[in-house]
Amino acid sequence: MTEKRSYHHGDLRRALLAAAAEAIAESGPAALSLRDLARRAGVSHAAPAHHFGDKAGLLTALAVEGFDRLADALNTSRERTGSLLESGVAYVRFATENRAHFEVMFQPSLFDRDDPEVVAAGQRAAAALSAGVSTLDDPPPAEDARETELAAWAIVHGFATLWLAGAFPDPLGDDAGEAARPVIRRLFD
Amino acid sequence: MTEKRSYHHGDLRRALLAAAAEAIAESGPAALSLRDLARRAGVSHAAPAHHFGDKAGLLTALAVEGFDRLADALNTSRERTGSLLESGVAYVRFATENRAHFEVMFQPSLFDRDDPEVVAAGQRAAAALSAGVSTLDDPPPAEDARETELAAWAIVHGFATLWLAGAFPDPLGDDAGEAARPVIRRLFD
DNA sequence: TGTACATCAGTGAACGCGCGTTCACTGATGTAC
DNA sequence: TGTACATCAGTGAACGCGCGTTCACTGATGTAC
Repeated sequence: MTEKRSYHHGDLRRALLAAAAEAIAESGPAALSLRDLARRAGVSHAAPAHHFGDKAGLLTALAVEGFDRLADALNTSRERTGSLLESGVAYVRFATENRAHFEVMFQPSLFDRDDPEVVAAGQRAAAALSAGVSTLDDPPPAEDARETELAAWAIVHGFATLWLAGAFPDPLGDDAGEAARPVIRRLFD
Repeated sequence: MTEKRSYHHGDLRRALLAAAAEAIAESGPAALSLRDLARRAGVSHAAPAHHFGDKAGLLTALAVEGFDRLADALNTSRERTGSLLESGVAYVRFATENRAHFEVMFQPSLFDRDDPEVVAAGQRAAAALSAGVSTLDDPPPAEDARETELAAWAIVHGFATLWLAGAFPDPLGDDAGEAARPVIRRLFD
């Protein structure tokens, strides 16, 4: 990591986002400071403002990245397995492997939820979720599809949140996705 | 509210906890400052330290209060209805009606999770949750009880969290508990 | 190929702010005799 | 009933800290001619 740094960083925007994810994973989104990010990225404390304006701007960018990644994870899982159960496992896995993004995405007071990019990425993720329900062997009648969808979303979101909070008693193993599978399966029996 | 204030507040501890719940509901637990609480309670900025030491001490007390209330809500619901579904509704209702407590309880980095009172209150709440599963008409065999319990916990916790985050598209109504009932029911069909 | 100029990314000093913490203090309350 | 004293709750001034924001600046890069 002793690579030569010219006056221009070259990829400061990306570096700041990565530093932000790291800092948030350590101390939560609210403790984030632009000065700390500048320090982590090795630039002057005023540099982040050039790219993001303020903290909300930075977290907005992080939320966009998060919704994009979630949509990708859900779509990939569905295409590969055609199983809503496995999409649920992918959701839990996304949350634990992208903890910082996940925390920001579901605390909309932290960022600008009306930002066009956020709206678009959020819709992609929501569509990926809905698409999963139609893959059920025994798809619910149209008027129940919504509740089935909410139930599926709630159970995986709840599992992920409780896991991240450390709320489960110890011996559930290291892999949140695997631990979630038998639990999610309860919903589809 | 123009009641005469003597030099001694009289019930400052309780007043500070109430002010904390209010402030957290407005801006989240991380933005909480002891000086702000003192202002809200109408005392000098150094007064809160007398009762709680520091912010973690205050949030520990809030977590204890939260777990106690949750255990009470779950037990009351079970005694009255004998229905796990209704206990789930009570869980969601607790979360939305005690938003600040709920947020703190499931962010254990904010308080001292080894505090004896926290441990005791947390165990009361966990026991109330477990007891609910045994009320099912068709209780699962012992080796599956755990997964059923986790599934029930996850679905109500997830629903509550998503509701509080404002993640659901608009038209789910005003009452989180009522909105949750048909969704939770999916788990028990 | 060379020069001039515009644009952009990042710098560093300065500022004001709210915070937590400390500490000597003061007013109120309770208890011993 | 009265006095003395201990204890406790809350005060207010002082401090140092990290933060966000502003602003004139400088180094690097790209483009026009």
